[in-house]
Amino acid sequence: MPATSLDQIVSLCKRRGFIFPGSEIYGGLANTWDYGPLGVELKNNVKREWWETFVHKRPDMIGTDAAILMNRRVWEASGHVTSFTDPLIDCKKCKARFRGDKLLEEKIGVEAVTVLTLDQIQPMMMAENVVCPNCGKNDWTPTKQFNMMFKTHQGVVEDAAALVYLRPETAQGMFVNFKNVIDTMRMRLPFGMGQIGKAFRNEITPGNFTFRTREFEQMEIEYFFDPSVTDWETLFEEWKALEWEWFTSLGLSPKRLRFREHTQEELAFYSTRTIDIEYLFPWGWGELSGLANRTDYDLAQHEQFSGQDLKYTDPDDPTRKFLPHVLEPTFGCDRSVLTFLLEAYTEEILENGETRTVMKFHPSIAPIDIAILPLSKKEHLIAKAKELYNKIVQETDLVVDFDVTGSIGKRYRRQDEIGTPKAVTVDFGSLGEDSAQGEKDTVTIRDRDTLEQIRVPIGELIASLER
RNA sequence: GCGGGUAUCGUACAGUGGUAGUACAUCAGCCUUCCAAGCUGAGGAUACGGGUUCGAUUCCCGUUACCCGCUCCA
Repeated sequence: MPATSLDQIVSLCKRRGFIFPGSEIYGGLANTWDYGPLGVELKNNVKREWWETFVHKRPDMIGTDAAILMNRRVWEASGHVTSFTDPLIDCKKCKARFRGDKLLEEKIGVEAVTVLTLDQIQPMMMAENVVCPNCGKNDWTPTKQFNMMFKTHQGVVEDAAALVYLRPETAQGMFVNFKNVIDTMRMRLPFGMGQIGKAFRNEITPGNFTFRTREFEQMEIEYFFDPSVTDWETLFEEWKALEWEWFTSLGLSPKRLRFREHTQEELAFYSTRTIDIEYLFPWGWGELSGLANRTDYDLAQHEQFSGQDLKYTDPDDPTRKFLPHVLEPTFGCDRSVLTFLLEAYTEEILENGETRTVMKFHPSIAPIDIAILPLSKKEHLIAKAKELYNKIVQETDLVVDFDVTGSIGKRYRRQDEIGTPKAVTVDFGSLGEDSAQGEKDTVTIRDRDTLEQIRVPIGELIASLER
């Protein structure tokens, strides 16, 4: 049974060093969260698994890592500068907030609203007697422009010319490098570009821990294909299945996953079909990943705005030049980490009636791979365990913890709570001092989930510790 | 951004207009031969700023953060 309330996870994350509130000693900063020592291991593991699955293990995929700051015209081409901007207006009477343009559209029509500037919307609403849908009054504040993109200035002088945006999505970094990639990497369609990176959006309502934050990390793919050769609907089904499989292979239960098809009305202007994978969070279903058919919209826009030829030349027919279409599978990185935390959280009642909290992470994403525990605080036991610790650290790339504090039982529970899959105990048998515990140079491996203990020779230990 | 609520060690809770307690957790020592044992000790909190007051953690104001609801959502 996974965590049933967010508080359980937030509390454990802070208590055990997974995730801390951002800038905490200054009273915090709204909706920012810092990954702590264990959190960063977990998140890096998630990113590594994603990269391996979708980039390294696929000959048709390559990676990129574009800059967060991009030429302002990128966002004009992508449509973010206009479509990310909403004129918001408040009812003075009941304080409800609406999109002024939407309310006015109902009265005077879409065309008439489109030509209005921001300053003209509020006077027009007063003149046309547009009433508040909430309280029925016609008493509006001036409109305020709201843009989801973070603005900053490049260079030392803060003037309009130096305005740059923090990217609101990583996707455009791949589109603008499309030409570079086909020129340098001998890629033939269909092929994809993958990227993991931060994006920034001034969300009106962030919240639910790391689920919606204004700074977040995405793991995105742009998969290019020739629409006259590849049937996009077949490809769409393939990627749908791949996304689902990735989440379930790392431990998410299919019971808490579902697809959600976007309706015609909610489709973004660039997309002909979009489907999300949603996870059943403690507060309800929430988006975890998406898959959109972006057609050739982005490449066409960038071709037009940049004036550059972004066409792909058919290697079998060099006279045929065209803009590839693209499917976009996109994964929320912080959201994925959050689901893995929620899913891993388990409370078990033991035979003695006590409750054990265990983070049942999939072994490939657990922050600590293995704990080395001397049975008790005897110097020669500690020395032997240290020796083993050094050996494992040097000969493998595993993340190893070493703990001598408190009783052995307490240390097992501590490792359970941070989700370490295996604990290795060095005892007097290992030293050859107690044959009842085992032969010399053997150790006990204790399993986090089954609580089973097996005895293995130290020589064979490393081979048995594969992730 | 609006409305309402909340803010005490790491966590969960007490409490008070006059020395801020408890449990668990953490650290040190003793003890301990496999699942949160025990003993001794230590560190650690009234979110921030201002006001009222002889004195404010407590009352008042502001700020910040969090929670619930609304608005919004590539």
